[in-house]
Amino acid sequence: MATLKDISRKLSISVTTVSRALNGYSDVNEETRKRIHQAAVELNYRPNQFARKLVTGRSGLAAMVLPDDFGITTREIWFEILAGLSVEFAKHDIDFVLKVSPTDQIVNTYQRLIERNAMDGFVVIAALPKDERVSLLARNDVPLVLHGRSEQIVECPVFDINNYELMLQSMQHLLELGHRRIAFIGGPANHGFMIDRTRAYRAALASGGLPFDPDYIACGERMTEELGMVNSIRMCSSGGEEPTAFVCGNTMIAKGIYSAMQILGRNIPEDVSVVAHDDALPEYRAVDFRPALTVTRAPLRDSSRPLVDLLVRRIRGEPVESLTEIQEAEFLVRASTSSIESKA
Amino acid sequence: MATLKDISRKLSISVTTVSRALNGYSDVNEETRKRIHQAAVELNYRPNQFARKLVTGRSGLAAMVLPDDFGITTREIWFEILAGLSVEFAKHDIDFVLKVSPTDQIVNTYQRLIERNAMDGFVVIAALPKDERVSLLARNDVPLVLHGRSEQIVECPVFDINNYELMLQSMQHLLELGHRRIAFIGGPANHGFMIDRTRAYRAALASGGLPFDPDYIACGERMTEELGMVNSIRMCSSGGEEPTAFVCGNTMIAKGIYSAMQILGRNIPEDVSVVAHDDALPEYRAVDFRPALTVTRAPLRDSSRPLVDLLVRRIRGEPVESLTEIQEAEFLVRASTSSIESKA
DNA sequence: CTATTAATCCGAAACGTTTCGGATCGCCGT
DNA sequence: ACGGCGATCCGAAACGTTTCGGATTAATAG
Repeated sequence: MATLKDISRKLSISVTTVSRALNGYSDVNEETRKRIHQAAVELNYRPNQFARKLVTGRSGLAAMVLPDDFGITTREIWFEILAGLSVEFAKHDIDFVLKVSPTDQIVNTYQRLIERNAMDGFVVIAALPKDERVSLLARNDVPLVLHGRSEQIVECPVFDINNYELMLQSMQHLLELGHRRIAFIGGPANHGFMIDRTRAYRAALASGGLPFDPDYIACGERMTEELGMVNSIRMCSSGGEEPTAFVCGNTMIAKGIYSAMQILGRNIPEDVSVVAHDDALPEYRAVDFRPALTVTRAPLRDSSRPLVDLLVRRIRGEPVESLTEIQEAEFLVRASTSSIESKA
Repeated sequence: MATLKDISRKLSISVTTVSRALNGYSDVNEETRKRIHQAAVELNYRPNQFARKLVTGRSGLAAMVLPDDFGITTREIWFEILAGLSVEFAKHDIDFVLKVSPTDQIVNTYQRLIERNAMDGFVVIAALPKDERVSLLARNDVPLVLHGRSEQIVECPVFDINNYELMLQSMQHLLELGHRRIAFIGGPANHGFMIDRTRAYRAALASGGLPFDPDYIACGERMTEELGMVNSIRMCSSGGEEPTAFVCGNTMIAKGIYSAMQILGRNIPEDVSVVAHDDALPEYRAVDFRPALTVTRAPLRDSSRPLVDLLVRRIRGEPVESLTEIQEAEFLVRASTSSIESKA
C-alpha cells in the first residue's frame, strides 16, 4: 500500500503538502496539486482509513441495530431497508455495519457501540414515541437519524412519510364514494406512524360527521396477512353492522382481507372497498391484486436516500433544525374501491 | 474516552505494561494485572479500534457483498444469512459490514474494498465452480470463507453441507418405497450444490438400475414456488409417463408442487411423493405442510457459526488445510412420501 | 561471591494521517 | 528601503495503540 510518504518522497514534496493537496485545501499551487494527484494514481494510493480516523475521530462507519425477532416487520422488509441503506451509504464512502441483537439486549448493544466510539452515526427505524435507543444516543451526542417521528424532544434529523395526510386521503376518497362504515386495520398501536394514522382516521370520521367505533379499528404487532384476515373476518361476522370499506396499514394486510372476503363470499369492490398503504415491496405489488388495489404509495426504497443524506449532513455538523424531511405519498385509485351505491 | 495513558497515569505504571496486561501477555505480575484490570473497568476503558488497527493491520471488520437483484435466492433468505453472520461475528468482536452492489459491479466493489484494505475478511456465499470473486480475493491474499465448495484450486476455508449425501438419502428413500420415475426440480445449474446433487441423483438412479431422463430434471435460476409449480405441471402433463415422485431443491419448490398437484387433482402422497431439502426458513416450515413434508434438513442458521469460525481462524493465521467443514443433513421422514403400492 | 536466569517492567519507535503554527519569497504601496 | 501581504510550502506534534529491545531486581546455580 502506497502512503503519503511514498508520494512525498517521489515528488520531493512534504507530506503535509501532499495531504493538503489531496484533501483540496486552497493553499497549494494548482500545478503541484496536479503532479500530486497524478503521482497518487500512479502509486495507486488509498488513504489509510484507520490512520485518518485516529486523528479526525471519524470512522467512515454507520450502523443499524435490529432485533433478532424482526420487531414489527418481516425479513423481506428489513432486507429492503438494509440494501437501500448500504448502497446509499456507499455513495458517501461510508461502510454500513449491521448489528443483530437479541431483542432484550438492544439497548446494551447500543451502549457498547457507543462506548467503543467506532460508529459515525446510526439509523433508527420505527421509533417509538418514547424510545430508549433514541434518548441513549442523543444523550451521548452520537449522530442518528430517525425514520418515523418521535414525541421526544430530542435534537436529531428525522425522515418520515406524511402518515396523517395519507390516511386523510384514503378516508376522503372512501367518504366521497359514500362509505359510512369504514374499518381500519393497522399496525402496532404504540408506533408513531400508527398514532398519526389513527389521528387522521378519527379526524376524517369526525369531518364526515361519523362516530368513532372502537370495534372498527384493529391493531397488531405484526402487519401480516393473518392480521388482515382474522380481523376482517371478525368485523364481518360479529352480527352487527358490517363495514363497507377497509383501510389497511399495508398491502399484506390487504392481501389477508382479500382472502377473507373470498371465504366469506363478499366481492371487492361491489360489497366492500379496500384501500391500503403501499410501501412497494415487489412481492406484494398492489397492481397485481385482483381487483387491483387502491393505495397510497410511498416506496420504502425511496426512504434510504433521504435517511442517509440527513445522517451524513448531521455528521458533517449541519444544524439539526434544517434536517427534517417529510415525504408525501402518492394516491393511486385502482379497482378495489367503488361507490357505495353499486352495492347490491 | 479513557486511554491506556489514563490507566497508566492513575496507576503509575508504564503504558507498555498496561497494554500487555490487558492483552494477556505473560510477562506481567498477576497482581499488577489485577490492579490494571480494575482500573480499566473503573475508567470504563475501551481500546481505540483505529489506533489498534493502525499498528496491527487488523480492522475488526468483515464484509459480505451481495448483488442488488438477490442473485439466486430471496430477500428472506439473505436476511437470514445476514442476521446469523452479524451475531456470530459479534461474538468475535468483529463488526459485520454489508455491501450491496449492482450485479454487474460486484467484482469492482470487491476490488475497491480490497484496495482500501479495510476488511479483515469476506464471506462468499453460493460460490460458482469458477468464481471471479474468489480468485480475486485469493490473488490478493485476502482472507475469505466459502459457503459451497468451489472447483477452483484456491486455498481458502470452506463450509458446506453434504449435498451429495443428502440427495442420495432422498433418492434411496424413494427407491426403497418402490418409485421408479423420480423427478428432480433443483436450482441454478451452474452452482456447486446443484452439481453435487445432480451427480448424486444420477448415481442413485444408476444404482437402482434406472435410466436418466433429462425431462425429469429441471433447473432454474431462482428456487421459488413458481419454479416448482410450472415444472411439475409440465412434467405431469406432457403426455408421457408421469413421475411418481419429486425431489425438490428446497421447500418453496415443494410448496409450488403441492399447489400444482392440487390443481391437477393429484393427491400427495397417494399419487405422488414429494421430498425436499429444507434449510428451515420459518416461513416455509416443512412440518406445517399438509401433508407434512419429508425432508433432508440442514438449517441455514446453523451455517453462520461455522462460517464465521472458519474465517476467524483463517484471519488468525491457522493453516488452511484444517479449515474445512462439511455438515451432514438430517433426514426426516414425514407424510409426503409413501410406497408406490399405495397408489390407486 | 559471581555468573546465570527468570520474572517484571519500561522507553521509544512505529503505524499513516491531519493540522497548528510558522517560514519563505516575491510583490505592492509608500 | 521598508513594512505588509498573499501565495506556497513545510516541520513537528498529535491521535492511541503495539512491540522491539533492553533494564532492573531477586533468586538460583556454580
